Amino acid sequence: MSRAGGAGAPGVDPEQLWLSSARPRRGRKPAYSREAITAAAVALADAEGLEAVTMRKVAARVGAGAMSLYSYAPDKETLLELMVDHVSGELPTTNTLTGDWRADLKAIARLQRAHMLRHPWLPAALATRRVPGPNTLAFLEHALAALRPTGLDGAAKLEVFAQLTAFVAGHVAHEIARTAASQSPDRAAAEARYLAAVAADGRHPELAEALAAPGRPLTPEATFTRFLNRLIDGLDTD
Amino acid sequence: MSRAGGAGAPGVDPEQLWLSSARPRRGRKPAYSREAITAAAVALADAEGLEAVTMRKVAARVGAGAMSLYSYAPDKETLLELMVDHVSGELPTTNTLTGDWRADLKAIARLQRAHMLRHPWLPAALATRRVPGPNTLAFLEHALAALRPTGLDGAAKLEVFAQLTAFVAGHVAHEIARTAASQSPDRAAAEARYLAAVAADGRHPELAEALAAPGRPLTPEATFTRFLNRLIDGLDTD
DNA sequence: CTCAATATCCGTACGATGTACGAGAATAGA
DNA sequence: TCTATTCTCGTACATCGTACGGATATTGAG
Repeated sequence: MSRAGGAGAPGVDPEQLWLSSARPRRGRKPAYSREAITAAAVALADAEGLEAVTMRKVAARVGAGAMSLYSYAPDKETLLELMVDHVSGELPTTNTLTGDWRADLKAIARLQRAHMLRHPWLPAALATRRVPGPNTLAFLEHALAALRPTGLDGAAKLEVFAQLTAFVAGHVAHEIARTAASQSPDRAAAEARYLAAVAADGRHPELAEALAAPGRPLTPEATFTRFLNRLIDGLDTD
Repeated sequence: MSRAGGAGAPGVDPEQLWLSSARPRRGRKPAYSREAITAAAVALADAEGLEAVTMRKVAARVGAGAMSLYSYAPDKETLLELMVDHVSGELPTTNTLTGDWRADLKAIARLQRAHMLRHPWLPAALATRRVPGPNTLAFLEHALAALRPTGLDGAAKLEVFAQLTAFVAGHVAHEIARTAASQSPDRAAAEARYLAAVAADGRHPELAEALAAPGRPLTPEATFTRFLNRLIDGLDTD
């Protein structure tokens, strides 16, 4: 809990952060909790986006002074780690495996996508590497269990999961950006005019053709499914 | 060039940004150039990371006052767009297609990976949606040409390219994070001890096994190749 | 009970950031 | 020369993360 004993230069010692639990027996009792502060930060990010998560605003949400947060997390970066692990607690970790590892893996990816759409700040927060917290590790354990029938070795299983998560995050990030863009009609119209102008300049024949063709709408859901299936069906077990 | 005529609320009008070229015939001559400022920002990001790119530092690099930058880009967000498009100019756009679209697509992805490793801030900068500038569009045109033999319709070709780029960005982001983590021995050791402790708690048997198994080292290069091949070989042309 | 030790709470303050504002300087047509 | 236009950039402000340290609460020691 205390600020004393901070770790080295970059980031925070994961052992200090995730494995220390004993309440100090001396000193004032905490008025808040890491849980409550993290939840407030998550609620703020859900409602107003990641850039709205400032120490002052989070503190205001829990009714604390800004500097009080530093008794619960050594810095803002760490608060972000706490947030990521906090929402990872929403993911299921048991009793959902069928034994068909491809189907299980696809289900896991779908859950991750839904999860990230529910917390649109997650892809951005995952972009910088983080030390997995307990909830993240529980989910990882679940994913590794799903991969057990593949017979892949440990490192390969971890790789598959990392790549799958990166793929989902990348997809959802694009999906969110595209949705946001189309919600601003002026922006969307301006961009369409711009692209039309480029396509008309004669030096982008392929682009012109691609934009001109009608084609079916291509929902994000369908695109996600298609690429996910490609990725997973292509996985070998040797 | 002028600040006058700023666009709507979010982002910048792409037509204003990319399609206006005529120098105003009245008024003081510009002492710098958008090119030079963008190049300075890129150099700064390459050398010290994206978070080192501040208006003041970029301005200092070109020998200008901080506020002078606002004659060349309406805000910092736009400067980031300029940076992304600037480095996209390094990508080849002609005479590299063999007609074997799978091979061409793999080559394009490899170029993107090398490009992003050369500019490690790129994956993060691409995470938020941007309007493609001329260099980006030239590269897109190249990728669409590579996809021509597939016979896919326009929207599908654009989707494939977007997904491929997202995949590469996700992979490289992880690759960079992993490299950075292993460059700080204290951090790496602390994380290893933490994971070992978790694996030893009995509630993470799959993780324990995955960490215990030796397995070959798995270079990022090899992992990238493997997943890239899966993704592209799985693409259908119908 | 008293008191020292310890931990939390948080007001104040500092440096850094993005950028609004506007005064001054430079340029080109009238 | 005058005036309209454009670029330059010092100053200023709101906001950010967070260092510092005094006030406050809690507990074990004497």
